[in-house]
Parts: sequence; structure tokens; C-alpha cells
Amino acid sequence: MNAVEIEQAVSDLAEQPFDAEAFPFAFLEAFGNKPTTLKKLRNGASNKSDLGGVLQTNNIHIRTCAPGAVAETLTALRDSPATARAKARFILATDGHTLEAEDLTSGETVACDYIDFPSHFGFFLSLAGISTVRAIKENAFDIRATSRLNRLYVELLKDNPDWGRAERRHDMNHFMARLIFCFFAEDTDIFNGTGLFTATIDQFSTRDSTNTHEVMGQIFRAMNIKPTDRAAANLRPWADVFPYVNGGLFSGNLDVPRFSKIARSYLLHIGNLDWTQINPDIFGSMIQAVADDEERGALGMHYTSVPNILKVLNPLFLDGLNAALEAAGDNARKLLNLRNRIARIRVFDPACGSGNFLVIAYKQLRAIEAEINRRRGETDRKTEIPLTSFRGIEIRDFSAEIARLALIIAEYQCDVTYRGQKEALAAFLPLDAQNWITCGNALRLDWLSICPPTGTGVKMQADDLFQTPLDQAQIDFENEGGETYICGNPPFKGSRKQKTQEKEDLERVFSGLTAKWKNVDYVGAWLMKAALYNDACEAPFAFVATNSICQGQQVPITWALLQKRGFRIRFAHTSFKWSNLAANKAGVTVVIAGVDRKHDGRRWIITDDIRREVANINPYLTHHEIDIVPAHKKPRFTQVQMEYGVYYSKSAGLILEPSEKVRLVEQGVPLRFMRRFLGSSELINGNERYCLWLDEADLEEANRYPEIAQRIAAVKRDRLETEDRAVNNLAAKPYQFRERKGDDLVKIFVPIVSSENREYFPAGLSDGSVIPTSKVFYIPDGPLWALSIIISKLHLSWIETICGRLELRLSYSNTMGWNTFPIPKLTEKNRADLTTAAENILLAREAHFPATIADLYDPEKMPDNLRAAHDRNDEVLERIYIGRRFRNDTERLEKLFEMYTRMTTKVSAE
DNA sequence: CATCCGACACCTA
DNA sequence: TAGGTGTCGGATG
Repeated sequence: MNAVEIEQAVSDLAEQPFDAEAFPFAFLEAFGNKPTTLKKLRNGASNKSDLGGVLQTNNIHIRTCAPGAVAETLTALRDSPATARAKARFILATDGHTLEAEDLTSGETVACDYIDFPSHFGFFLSLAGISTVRAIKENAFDIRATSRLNRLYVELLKDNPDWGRAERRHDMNHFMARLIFCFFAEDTDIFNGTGLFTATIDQFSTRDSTNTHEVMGQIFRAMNIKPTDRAAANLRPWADVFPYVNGGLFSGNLDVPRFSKIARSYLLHIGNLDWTQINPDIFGSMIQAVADDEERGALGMHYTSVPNILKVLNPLFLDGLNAALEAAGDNARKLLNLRNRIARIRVFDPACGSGNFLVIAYKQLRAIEAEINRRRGETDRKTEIPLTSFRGIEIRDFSAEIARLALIIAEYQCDVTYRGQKEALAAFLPLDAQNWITCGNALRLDWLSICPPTGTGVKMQADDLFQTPLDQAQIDFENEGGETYICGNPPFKGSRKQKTQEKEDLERVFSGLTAKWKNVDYVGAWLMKAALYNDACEAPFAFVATNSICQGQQVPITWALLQKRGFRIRFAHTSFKWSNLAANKAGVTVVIAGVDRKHDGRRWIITDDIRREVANINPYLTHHEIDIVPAHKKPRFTQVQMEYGVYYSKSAGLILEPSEKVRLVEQGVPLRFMRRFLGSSELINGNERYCLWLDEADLEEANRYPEIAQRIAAVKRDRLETEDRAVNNLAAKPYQFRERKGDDLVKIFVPIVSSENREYFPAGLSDGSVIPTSKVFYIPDGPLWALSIIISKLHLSWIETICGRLELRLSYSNTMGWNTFPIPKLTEKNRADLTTAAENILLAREAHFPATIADLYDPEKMPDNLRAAHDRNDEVLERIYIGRRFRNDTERLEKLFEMYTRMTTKVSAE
């Protein structure tokens, strides 16, 4: 169960009539305990209570009691020897009217009305064994609000199916945003009287819910009427007490969906939450899942955490501002200058989602401004940071609505914090009618018109707006000379996973710049658009991106274009795993790159939160002064060619597990029809796999074995079924793989993917009969000196830098890794020495037979003789390169790049 | 034909 | 249930 599901279960439990006997079990069930666990507790097998309650070891001691006896029951629980013996973390007592509980490790206590105990669900969360308890506990309110809004949303769509259809989705989303605003407003005195909105609905709509939508509609209408027009508006008195809000929020279509009885009760239920606790930075990204059919399952668990957002914003501009604040000290004039500067900073997130980057940026700037005002003795000064300086583009309508709302709420909360409740209220209404979050496709919109660089107006230029342009951002900035920073976390999508529309988006951005855009990840288009934006005004940019944007084949496309335009990387977070609260959700590995066109200034590479100042950052995100290395079809510095293995997509029928091979042999199938089939996993882990290896001439004989005939037929079927035209054509020869190669000579085998934790890239040898899969490269009849190079530290440093990766795994490539690797002219003696060194490594491995490569190259357990053989190999090779051992990888890379540059210029000059 | 990559996918401790 | 580590298939040059 995730936190949202637990919240729902706990809320449901509180609403049911109290049953003293069943409560402890229902409580544990709500927190995700399994039926078998509960059964054992119920029949007493695992119930350790000495008070007639329920005591779960290492967890909680619960006791229900007679009315009025809660306090003494809790004391009894605390004093119970069984509580200590079972190491219970919590104790809980309730009589159905009140509930008291204590966290025995922290000493925290809860005492509340029984019906309200779900409000404290964060307190009990570790009962559910949720590992990220702290993060969830801190955001318990946002989770509860998300959960309840989700229930309301689903219920409303059930009663109003037309509101779920594409043409009314926007109305539905806008309606939800209005609701959230009202809940927030009624709890923060923005409306006159606490809980006014919920109370009015409760009081003036009938219990059968038939007129709920009318009452709400009337209230919404009131909020769209200026005080001066009120008299003529003929509002009902109970609606007239609502203030004028507008700001775009209550203009336009004021329709309200119809409420069923259930929906009405959900509504009142949500209204009873304490909305002052909302975190606009977190809440927005949680709530956006409500309107997303695909994401609703993992509701609210995918939000970008604040620390991750700060990884982008801090080095991009906040660090600089904080340094300026420190430098200003108490100097009033310097502080004033800094405040003026901050007031004109614009932050633009062209993939803003529910606006969390913008909200965090806003809050951080307000904090700096407040500190300036404090030092200048102007604490009740109105803020000079306009909300409209925080601009965004978002493709999902609901998220765009929420982003706008989150910023409004953030502004109010900052005003309360820095100026006081009274001042915040006075400044809040009516809302700014301007719209500075644009809903649309960022790759098809003109960023200059959404975030115009000067005070001069630029008209919208877009062909793919989802709404009338009138609703969209067209506000000019009055901040001539202000700074602009572009940031965000745009969507990633690998080049082979993009849909037609996404391909078109990429084409629009890149066509005219490069012909190779089809290999660029979707996120690359944001980098490129940001760079193009810089043609009009200087705007440093920093994005979270999939790490493959800084690896392998993408570097020579995107980064080459940016470098050509004079951009360099100002700071970079090297690859780290992007995490969120979603369970069972494999993450993605990302980098953060900050880019600008300034030549001077300091640069940083940040790895594991350790910041290192460097003179240069190359597109592979290391500090070396190196060129971009494009792939090469043929080896540039040797005659030795490295081939790609046999492509075996849609060939399952031709592949044999060892048991299947045995079965075929028992059926009398001749061994010459079968070969060992070797990919990375077989090479590294020693797994066995075989394949059918048939020639056209073998076909007649092979088909006499029914299983072989069946397997061939299955391959034919698979190949015809797929969408891939090229594979369809292969159905003509279903008895073999796409290629028939690699079946004769002794081969050097190089796995394609190998763990980054190994100290060497583990290539090996194999006899001629073994068939290489497309998960390995191989050198047919390869010289052993080539193996010596491939398994050297020197080559590894090249591979790690230049080749692509699978997450963090090394991903070998012949075109990028082998063909580009600088190899000096080798003398006969060099070759002989390298051959001996390679042989010694192979012998050292054999000494440990039958240990697998994975065993042998486990960095913790690598055998001494193998390590020594590698060391010797590195020694021989490195002496050939510089006459001694390299001191470290930096020296290795610098030498290799020096050679690469020299040898490639020489080659092209010839 | 030849490869590159995966807001991954799978398996195990 | 989190960490460790490489399959398979689509698509592209």
C-alpha cells in the first residue's frame, strides 16, 4: 500500500461506527497489514498483549476501553511489561469518542476526537513499514488532500461523464482549481469567516445534493463580480458575502458539475481539512496525478523533491544571489541594489508541470528579499518581486491550472511569513488577472512571446495552442535589463521510443540545424530551444536531463550544436539516480547541466553532493580539455576490425536453453545443427545458451524433426506479426538469424554491457564454433595484443568517457570505443609483449576454473594473481604510450586525447 | 546491413 | 523491497 491508499483506508475506518472489539484489527489492516498477519493476531498466536488488547511485536499495543477511560488505559499500556518486552513502538487507547496514542521512541503524543484520528495519520505511518517515512510524514497534509480530491474527482466524473471527455476536461480542471482555491481561502481568512465556503455549501444545499451545483455556481459567480457591480448583480445574501476574486480564476465558464450525495459528502469532508498546511511546492506535483488517468495508480508519488529542484536552482542563480547578500552585509545601498536586481529577475520554466521549480524559485527569492528588508529595517515593506516574473509552459491543462494556483498560494504564504497576516490579506484580493503560465506544447511555442526579453510586446506565435491565445501569457515585462534564467525538468524520451508527434516536435526544433536529430532524446529539444532563446537575450539555462544526453551518440549532435554557438557548461551534476516516493518504480539516471555563453567565471562539477571547482567542463561532464568524439565506421588507428554479433530479435524459436538442447539431442537431432550462443550475460555469468544453426541446405533434413519444424514455424509467425518491416522480410528465412556470420574463427569476445563496478572491462576468448549474439562485439581471429588493449585500464578510461551507458553500466561500442581509440604504431616486440601479458591474464583466470568472469572481477574478491596479471598488462601497455605507468585516469585521458587530436588532424591532412 | 538506447526490466539477496 | 546488473526489440543511418 502506498501512503495515499493508507490515508483512504484510515479515513474510511474513522467514518464507520466504532466497534471496540474489531477496531484494533481494522486499524492494523488500514495500515497495510496482511490478512495472514491479522489472522495470527486474532487467534492469539502472535498477540502478546497482557491487558486484553492487541500487541504486535516491534510495532504497536492497542487497547479499546469503556467510555471515559482512555487516559488511564494509555497509562496502563505504557506501564505494561508486555509493551516493553515486545518492543512496541506505539501505544494507542480509544473508547470510540477520544483517542490517545504515544510514539514511545520519540515521546510524541496524539490526543484527539476519535473521528479526527485520520488527521494524524502521518504520526502512525511507520506502522505501514513505509521506508520513506520521513518524507511522507512531512507532507502528510498534501497526501491527505490529494487522496481526498482524487476521490471527489473520480466521483464527479462518474456522475458527469461528459466532463471527463476531451472537450470538457479543461472545465473540469478549472473547476478543481477553483475548489482548491476556495478551500485554501476559507481556512486563511481570505474569505470573511473561517470555513465559510464549506459551511455555506453545507447549509444552503439540500442534503439530497440536487442543488449543490447551483449553490456553488452562485458563489463562483459572486467571486467574479466587482464590489461596484454587486448591487446590480442581484446575488443571494449568502453568496454576496464572498469577496471579488477573479484573476482569471472565476471568469469564463462558471458551470459546476452535478453532485451526487456521495460527492457532496466528499466535498464537505475535504473542506474540513486544514488547508493552511498546504505546501504549494509539493502539493502541486502530487495533485497533478489526479487528472492523469495513467498516473492515478501511483497517485502523487512522482513529485520532484525540493532538494532535487535546488540542485538546479542553486548553482544557476541562487548561490550567486546569496553570495551577493553576504557581501552586502549591512550596507544599505548595496542591499538596495541587490533588492532592485532581484525584483527584475525572471525565472522561466518551459516544462513547468504544476510549477514546483517556479514556486521554489519564488520562495527562495522572497527569502532573500525579506533578509534585505530586515537588514534595512523595512520589515513591513511590500514585496517588489512580481509573481508574473515566474513564467512557465505546461502541456497538461490541469497542471497548468495548478501551477498558477500554487504560485498564488506561495505568494500569500510568503506575505504571511514576512509581512504578517493582516498585510497579506490586504494585498491578496483581487487576484492578478494576468496569466503567466501558458498551456501548450513548449516545443511548438515561441518562447520569446511567452517570456519576452524586453519591455516591448511580442505577439503570440504558435500554431498548436490548446486554448484561445487570449488566455495565454501576453504580459510584457517592465524590467528592462533584468536577468532571465531558464530551468526545469522537461520530459525524457529515447529516440527509439518517441511517437510521431514527438518526432515532429524534434524536427521543428532541429531541422535546419542538423540532419541527425532523429537520434536525440526528447529532452534535447529543450536544451536547443533554450540556446536559441539566447539569440534574443542572455539567459543562462539549467535542466534536469537523462544522462544519455551527455553520452555516446548524442554528444556529437546536441552538444556540438551548442558548442558551435558558443555555449559552455557552467555547472554539472554528474549522473545520479532520480528518486521519488513511488513504490516499485525503477527510476532513471539523470544529470543536471547548467549552460551559458559567458567566458569567465567559476565552474563546478558536483558528484554525490560534493562540489569541485574546475577550469573546464566538457559535454561528457568531466573536467578534461577534450574534444567531442564522433563515432567512426572503421577503426582509425589500427587494421583490426571489431564486428557486431548476430541480430536475434524475433528469433526466440531458434534459441535453446540447455535443457531444450538436451531434449533435441535425445530426439536425435545432430549436434552440427546446434551452436553455443554467447552474449554479455553468458560471457560474464557463464550461463549456457545454444541456438539452432541451419543452412538452407540443412533445411530438409532439419525439418524432419517435428520440434525443429515447429520452432521454425514459430519464428516465421513472430517475424510476420511485428510492425517492423525489416523483420517482416526476415520471415522469408525463419530458420536462421538476420545474419549468418561468426561461425568459424576463434574470436575475441567483448560484452556490450558490463557493470560499472568492475575495475576492468572483461573481454575474453572463444573458439570458432561459438556464435556471438548482438549483445557482444567480436574480433574474428583477433590478435591477442588487441585483447590486451581492450582489457586495459587505459582503454577503460576511454570507454567510460566516450561510450554510452545503460543507466550507470558501461555500454561498449565498436564505432565509438574501439574505432576511435588512439593506438600508436606497435613494434613486433610491443605486440609480443602485449600478447604475453594477455595470455597471462587468461591463464590467471583459468587457474580459478570454474569461477565466472562476474566472480573473478568482483572488486571485493578479485584474486591476487589476476590482479597482478592485469597490473603487468597495464604496465606493458602504458610503457608503450609514455614510457612509464600513468599516475591516474586524468593523465590517461589527457594523453589519449592529445594523441587523438594529433592523429586525427594528421590523418585528415594526408 | 549494423548499431544504439531504454522517465528500463529483471532477478536476487 | 531495494540494489545490482544486463535482455530484447524498435528504429535509424
